[in-house]
Amino acid sequence: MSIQNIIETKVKEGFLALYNIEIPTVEFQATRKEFEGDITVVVFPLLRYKKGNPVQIGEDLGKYVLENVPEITNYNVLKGFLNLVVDDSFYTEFFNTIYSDATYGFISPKADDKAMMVEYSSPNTNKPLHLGHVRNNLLGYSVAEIIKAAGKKVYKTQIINDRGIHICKSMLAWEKFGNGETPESSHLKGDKLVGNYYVRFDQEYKKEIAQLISEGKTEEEAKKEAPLLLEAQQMLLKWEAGDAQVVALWKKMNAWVYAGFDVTYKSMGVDFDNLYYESNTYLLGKDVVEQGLEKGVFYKKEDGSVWCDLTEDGLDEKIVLRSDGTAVYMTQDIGTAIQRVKDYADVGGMVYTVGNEQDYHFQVLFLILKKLGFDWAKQLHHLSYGMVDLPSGKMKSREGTVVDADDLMIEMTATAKEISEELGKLDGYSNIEKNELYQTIGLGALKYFILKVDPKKRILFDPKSSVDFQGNTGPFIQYTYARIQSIIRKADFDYSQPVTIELHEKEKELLKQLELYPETVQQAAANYSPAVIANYTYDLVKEFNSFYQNVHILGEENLDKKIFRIQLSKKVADTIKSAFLLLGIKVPERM
RNA sequence: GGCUCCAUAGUUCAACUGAAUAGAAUAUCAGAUUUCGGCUCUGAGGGUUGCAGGUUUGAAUCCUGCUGGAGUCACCA
Repeated sequence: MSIQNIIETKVKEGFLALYNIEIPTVEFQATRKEFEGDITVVVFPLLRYKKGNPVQIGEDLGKYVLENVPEITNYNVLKGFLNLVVDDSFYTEFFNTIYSDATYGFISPKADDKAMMVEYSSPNTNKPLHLGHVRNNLLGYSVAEIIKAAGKKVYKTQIINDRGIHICKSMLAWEKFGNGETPESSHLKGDKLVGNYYVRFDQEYKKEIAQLISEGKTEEEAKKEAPLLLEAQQMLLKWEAGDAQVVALWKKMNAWVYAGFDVTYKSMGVDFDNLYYESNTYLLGKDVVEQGLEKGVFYKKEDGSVWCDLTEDGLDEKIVLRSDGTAVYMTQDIGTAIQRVKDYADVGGMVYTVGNEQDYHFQVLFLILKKLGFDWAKQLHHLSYGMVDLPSGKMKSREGTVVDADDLMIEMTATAKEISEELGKLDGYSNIEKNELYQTIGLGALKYFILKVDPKKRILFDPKSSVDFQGNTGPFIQYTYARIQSIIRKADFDYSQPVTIELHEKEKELLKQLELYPETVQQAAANYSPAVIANYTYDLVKEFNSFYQNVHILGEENLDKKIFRIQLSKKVADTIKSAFLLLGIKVPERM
């Protein structure tokens, strides 16, 4: 039981004993460093239940807690803050219980608990992944890991946007201008190759438009009548009709793209439990629309289109089926959600990692699913995140102003290499090991840079100044981890037995920080925020560095203290590793 | 125009969801270290939390109105 829980119980008890009043909760905060004490009860909120002088109430409670909680050795009251001093023995005992707990901070799911499905990435198959996808992937992966650690079973999934006119564009361009080029013949990653033809289509299309305009057409006419576009539309019709040749081409080019994506996902370190393809799901949802009509959730207009009236909920009317009976984006998403619950019966909720430009779409989707009466519809969350901007402005793939995901990772790795070589701590490492390390550091910098920011906020990414490796960064934290490992390697004696010592001030601070880990994981999960984990880890590392600067570890003469400091360092390292895994960041043994 | 989100040291980010003097990093300046990894540590300067009201014992946080930025309001996805 945490010290906070113990005190909370006693404060409630004390309040009842002193004033004969029951209070539902007690508010805590860590005691500020300039005051004496370890944990602070905020008295102000209690004034709601018992009018009076906060200082007096604080004194009364302090006295009660001191007398009734053996772990508390002293207290003081400042304004409305009751600062309590916790005895060293509580912290050393606490440490001994967590020291060899490999899953400290994590909760395992119970057998009958509902699972969460986390969707992320969900790319188009006509262009390579870029910086925006990087943020999406890192967020989605990390939130999935965090939810898992907080005690829920998780399925990671994505929906691949593999159909539609935009796919036909790159197919058509390849057919017309490709001369049979393949990833093998061009030595290009498949997604890059296909992406090139998507760009090529746009170029040729623009030429045709210019030609038509010079022949006297208006711009609008030209855009609609350009032969390339007509051909692409024709191709889509053929695809939908199942034309063997078109489908074969589609399969071939998509396979190239998937092979390319796999490489990118692998170097990014993300994975999926299951994939959904839009070509399989775009027809789903129609039956549901029928049922919705019967239930009166939807209604039909004269032209045959089907709508959902959300004006009572402060939203607009939303179309769910076209007048020609075909499905729209919304229909598909309704269908896919239901399909997922069918596929995984234990799913009790979903998280959609999608950019904030789709806030409205998900608001509507969730509302419709609720109206349709699915009980899991209450547990849907749109993990909405801000765009990643460049100093030059927005990224636009057709204009070539994107930061490519592969290029970015290569660049980060190269920077990590430069810096590591200067440090020269890698004697005895093979080239393979070195390259692995550079990747660990480079990606660590990138991931931490992106994940430490609140998902809602926009990120300005300057590729020139790249990402810092000092200060509040991934490599700074990795460095601390590696340094602890170095100490542990040098401690060549048995330090496994628990010891009881009088704590140094810095040791106590570190223990307090360690004690916060489990609730930090819970908080991160509740807020779908890897940033909470990132900030916690940084605070832990700063606390350790301060400890490291102030005391000797291996040089300590008292054997018990020396043992304790090694154990403490090890536990800090374990916790760094554990927290960084939640962010999808690896930690190196040396760097 | 309606709705949604954002605005905090020069810059990049925090602030436990309403609490003590709004904290870190970075950059600048000044220091520490015969020591376990000098990518470490200590200190200084730097703020009217976009503006104006309101609620509250207490507001960066909640409410109202402005200003600025972004997004969205498709029988596109």
